[in-house]
Amino acid sequence: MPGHSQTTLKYIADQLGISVTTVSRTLSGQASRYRISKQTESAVRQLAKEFNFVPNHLARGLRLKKTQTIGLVIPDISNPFFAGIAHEVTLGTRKHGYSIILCDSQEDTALEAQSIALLSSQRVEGIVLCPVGLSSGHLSRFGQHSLPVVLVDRYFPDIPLPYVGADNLSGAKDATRFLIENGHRRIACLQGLRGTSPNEFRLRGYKEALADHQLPVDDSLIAGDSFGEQSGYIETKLLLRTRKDVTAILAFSNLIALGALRALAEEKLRIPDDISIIAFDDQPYAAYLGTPMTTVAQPFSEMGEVAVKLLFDQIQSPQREPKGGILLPTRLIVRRSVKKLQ
Amino acid sequence: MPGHSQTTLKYIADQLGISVTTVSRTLSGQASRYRISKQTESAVRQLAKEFNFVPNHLARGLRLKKTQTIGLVIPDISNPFFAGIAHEVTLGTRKHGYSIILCDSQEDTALEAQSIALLSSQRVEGIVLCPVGLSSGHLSRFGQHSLPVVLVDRYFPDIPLPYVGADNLSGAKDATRFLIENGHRRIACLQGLRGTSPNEFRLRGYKEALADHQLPVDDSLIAGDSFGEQSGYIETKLLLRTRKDVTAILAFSNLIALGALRALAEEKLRIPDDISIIAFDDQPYAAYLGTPMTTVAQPFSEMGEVAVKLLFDQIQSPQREPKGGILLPTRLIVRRSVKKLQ
DNA sequence: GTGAAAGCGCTAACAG
DNA sequence: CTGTTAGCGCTTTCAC
Repeated sequence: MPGHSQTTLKYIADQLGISVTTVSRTLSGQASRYRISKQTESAVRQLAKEFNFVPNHLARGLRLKKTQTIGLVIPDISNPFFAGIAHEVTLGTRKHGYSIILCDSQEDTALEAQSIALLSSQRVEGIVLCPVGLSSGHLSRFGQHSLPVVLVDRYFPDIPLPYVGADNLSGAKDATRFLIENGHRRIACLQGLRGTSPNEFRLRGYKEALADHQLPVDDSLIAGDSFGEQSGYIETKLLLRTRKDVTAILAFSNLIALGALRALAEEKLRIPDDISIIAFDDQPYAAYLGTPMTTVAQPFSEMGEVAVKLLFDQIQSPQREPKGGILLPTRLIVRRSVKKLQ
Repeated sequence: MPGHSQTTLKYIADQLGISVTTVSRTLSGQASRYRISKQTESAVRQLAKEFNFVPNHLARGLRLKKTQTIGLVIPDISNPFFAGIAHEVTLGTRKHGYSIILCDSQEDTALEAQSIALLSSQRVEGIVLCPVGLSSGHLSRFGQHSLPVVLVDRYFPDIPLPYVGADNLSGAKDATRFLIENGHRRIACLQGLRGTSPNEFRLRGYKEALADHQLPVDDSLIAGDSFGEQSGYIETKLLLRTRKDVTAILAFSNLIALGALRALAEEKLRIPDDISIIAFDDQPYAAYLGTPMTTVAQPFSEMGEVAVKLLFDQIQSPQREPKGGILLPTRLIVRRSVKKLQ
């Protein structure tokens, strides 16, 4: 039972006194095509099984210039939103018979660039990239006849690459409108990482909804600069000091909302009696929070699915012009975290 | 700017009219060792940068018999517990300069076996495996002088492989004791996948705590057979019909607890007034649930960290006997989901 | 200071 | 029905 130093075609061939070619052909299912004798075939198969032969992917990839592997770059795999996408991408990819090399960029553009270089050196056939989203210089390499890529969640208007994400603009607009229709006027907006496309579109949706109802945009109600929990916590604390008059919060991520919840609890403010809140990203637990949370659900499974499709479209038909961006609709899930004001 | 079909050493060598050897030596930082002239060196470097040279990992791996890659096999990456482990493993691995090939086994032993074969063919240098845990036949290949592996979370008593997990026995015992000390006598136990080591140890902890207090084990209070949410929901529903007298629930995972929460809400049962609950796996949101949840926290970051250490110990010193199992302590986080009975 | 040659394990074109 | 040969891109031994 050979373990680490593995059996090779040559070894089997030598044992049987035949050529590697024949062994290769037999084991890659081309026995009938080359009319290899039943006798030879079964002998080869038996020996292969006996010695637990596993073809060397490296040698194969080197020869074929096909690795059957794609890369997946994610800012933070422990974030349930990205984990959901990763899950779907993993399943879809396996259906195509491909493997995944996973890189965690830790929301760091430099690490992201390094990850891409690494994947490129591994000769992956394509990359599903959830970019940090702040700069795009290192993405210019993904040109026309280059490594297939599809951007997920965040993208760059200046670089036209295949993309799938949620319709953040209308998602934020729907949520804000819902708050306004419930009588809210002073709505705080807890942003995520500024300059990233989801954040900017959500911000635009928020502002457009206000404008639609002839409400002014008050910059002192807009705070935050990260999708993380800490940011939600701190910004809520701060906000509560400076603007005691806010009646509602729109949080741009589930993590931000969790941070806000912590701050609100510390300040002994009740939801929705003292303050209303809507959060981006629906999660299983959202329904069982102290006050069940009204959320903007992003279709992350579908996003992962579409990402895989867009990527393999490119891998399988490299000549064809890759498709542009796809925006999937969000869904406002109304629970009890928004109070109807008189 | 060559994209998919990449620059090679030979290409650079030809451009400069020198040998591949020299280019290789320069680019792998051995210039001084071979006393390559400053002139040649800078010419090579410049051209490499200009043509965006990235060494071919496959060729390198084939030649060196080192791929600088490990495998990570996870039952479900969208489960926050496993996502947390994956996150830590990803970071630790990168620190060693290694990449990760991710496989999602979907809690399916056959897929797990297939994943391991795939990783083996990719010539990974080691595997971090969170096994499904029901059977271990396909793991026998990980013998003495074979592919390094470390089992995480679940393991097999009959196969002595390096392992890191939580001390599930005392975790469950602590939780059960806490319930008993708060006056609970009829404590339901919502199990996860039976036959897996975490489940069996938790069950044992539950039973031992009962025994310690001269309480009988009532089999009709033990239900469930999956770590998923559905199971928690259904079993709770069922339990509520047959055993109206239970005063507390011990859920063997965060997902099971979520399902139980759903069932309890439907039955209009309040926590902890009508029924108490403790769940395995602490999560950020646990503190903000309708009733903040008392949980048994598993140190998943530490588990990932230790897994990486145990694996690279083996990779770096293959001759040394690998370490056995490491059990990390759990922590009971008391919140408000347990009522003190008179 | 530099190069020629061999070989990692595999596949495919060509040859019988 | 089977084999010979060449080569994927890289590192390394040996040679000068």
